[in-house]
Amino acid sequence: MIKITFPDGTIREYESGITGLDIAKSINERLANEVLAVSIDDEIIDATRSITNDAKILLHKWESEQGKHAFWHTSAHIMAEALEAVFPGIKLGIGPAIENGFYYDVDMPDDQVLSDKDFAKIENKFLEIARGKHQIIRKDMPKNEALEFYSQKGDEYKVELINDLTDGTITFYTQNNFTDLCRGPHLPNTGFIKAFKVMSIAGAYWRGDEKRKQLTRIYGISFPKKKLLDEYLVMLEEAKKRDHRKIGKELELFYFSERVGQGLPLWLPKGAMLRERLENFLKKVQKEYGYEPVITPHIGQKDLYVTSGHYAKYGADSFQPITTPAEGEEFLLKPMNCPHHCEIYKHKPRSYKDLPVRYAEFGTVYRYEQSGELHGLTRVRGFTQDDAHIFCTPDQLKDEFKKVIDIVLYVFKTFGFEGFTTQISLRDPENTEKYIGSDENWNKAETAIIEATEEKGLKTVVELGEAAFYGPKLDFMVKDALGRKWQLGTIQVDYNLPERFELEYTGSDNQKHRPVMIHRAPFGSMERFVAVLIEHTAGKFPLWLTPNQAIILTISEKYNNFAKKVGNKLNISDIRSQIDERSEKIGRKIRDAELQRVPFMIILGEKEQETNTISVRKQGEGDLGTMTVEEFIQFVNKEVEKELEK
RNA sequence: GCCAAUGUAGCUCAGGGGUAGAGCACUUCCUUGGUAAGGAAGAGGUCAUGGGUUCAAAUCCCAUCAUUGGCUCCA
Repeated sequence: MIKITFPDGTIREYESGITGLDIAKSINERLANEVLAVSIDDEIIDATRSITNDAKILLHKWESEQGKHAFWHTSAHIMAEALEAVFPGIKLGIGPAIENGFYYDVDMPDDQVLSDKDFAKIENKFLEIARGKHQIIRKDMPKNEALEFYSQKGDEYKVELINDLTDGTITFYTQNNFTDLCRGPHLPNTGFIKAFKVMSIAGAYWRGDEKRKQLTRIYGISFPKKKLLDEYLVMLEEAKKRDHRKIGKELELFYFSERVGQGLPLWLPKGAMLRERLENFLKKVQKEYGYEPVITPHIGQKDLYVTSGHYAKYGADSFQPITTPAEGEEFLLKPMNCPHHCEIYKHKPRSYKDLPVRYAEFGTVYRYEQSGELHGLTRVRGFTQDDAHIFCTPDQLKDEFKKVIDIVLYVFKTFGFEGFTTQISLRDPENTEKYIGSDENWNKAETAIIEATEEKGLKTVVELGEAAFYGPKLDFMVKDALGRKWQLGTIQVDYNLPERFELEYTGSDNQKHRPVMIHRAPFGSMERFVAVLIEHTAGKFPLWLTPNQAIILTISEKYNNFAKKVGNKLNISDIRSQIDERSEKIGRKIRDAELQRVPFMIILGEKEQETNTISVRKQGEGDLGTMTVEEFIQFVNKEVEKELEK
């Protein structure tokens, strides 16, 4: 007999060799039908595997991450079987579960191409296999037998995978007519899967290596109930409604013109107003924190970037130099503001008493992004960073870093970004030649970041090998409506540019010293920040930020003059408003204003004119009743104040 | 850059080898109304661009450009 400990602490005794599934059955039959996998002493295994020792058990159902993982992993195998059936001769790569579903990378036979027209065939075959309720059987095989199996099958990708495995025995899982190399765990049988859909196809390089063959990646998702699939699809539709590209169009915020060029956003008046307000917001915060504005040109001599090291690192993959017609001098569109700011630092001798120096600029930079990577406002070729560079002594580094964290956190709080994650990017210790600068400086910088985040109580994920080539960094990431992660705020320590630009200050010892630099951008870029903000708010911007805070809707044209008077009063009090003077019915005007997401609608008719009041309606909520213009102005000002509270 | 799909009016989209369609938006006129679409008429497109096949191409084929979803990349 063995002792099994349940999560609630109860202990039960079972025969040795019992399976997780049987244990579930011993509790009740229904539970047994829902158990997808089990954890035994924190190791996740098939529910059908025998347990022979005393252990802690955790039963994974659909509701748990691990349960979903097993569910989707098994689904990937079934999809592979379906693909083999629909496309004989197909070769399989890998097929893991992912955050939302799973994918399988395959090499299509001969010159066959997989397209969305094949989705239905794959789905039907998949469901046929699933409905067969085939047992899923685990089997160990010695490495040489495994190699033999796949060599015979002609699947060179699997052969390569097995060759890279260090274990002597390889595990396989079989269901119906399909066997796949896999560590597991898997569901007891295929019948758990009731709904399946192929989501999309994409090219994917074998093992993520650009130089190797591109396989076809098929993304799919599956569920234990048809209803869950329907709900998932509805959710995707809802997410699409928040897409910043769609809302940007609807609200006339920005636009891309083919003639201007891809990845080069044009800000329309309303978008420009919004952006201007964002900039002013940050300028005000930065002023409090002792930043000084600077302005630098959009191009600089190529030599500037040779000095900074950017040219050697990125020159070939960037917009190429522009040259002067007579002398042939080469200039680069600036991909970063920092070299310019370094030159500003250098324009006069510095004393330790001057530090820290904090130069801020909304600097527009241009980077050649690969065409396939461009995406709305989140990934563009010309964008404006809310950039600043802090030059300080090594002793000041940690404090300065912490102050920057404060700014980023204030910004995020103001915009209601709660679901952000923070990542510390450090060097890849195995591959140090990718980075410029000495080991000693890198270690100092990495320590400063880690300590500053700890002291600020940030929960961070540390990623090795994700650092910029010039220094480690702390990034703040936010997810967009479709679940894609984007980096917004960034704080980067740099010991290298001061070295390359020979930046100096005179210390109290009257000796020359090298300052440390911090690059930072709380928004990241205006473009990306606005994009994420649109998706976060679904276009319903905070009152202080939104292009029009109020729109005045007249019941009929007779009240247009009264409307102008009200509009003037709002204008004098810096409340941004517009008048809808069209000869439309009030219902229509309200509808249009609602769709434009104008926070307040002011309705003016006979009643209001006679009593010199206004009727206020709130977007998304409805009628707030009557008040005087003065009351409304006060109300709006109070709301704005609340929003900007620290 | 690579793989796949898409490109028809300002927007959303239907159609499809034989003279280009809808709804919304726009213009004009009627209507002057009370909290999410009042009515009528009109105007608007070399069907992304360039080649090819064909008596005939928006439609079929090829290339290019752009967009979308991924991959790789991301100072």
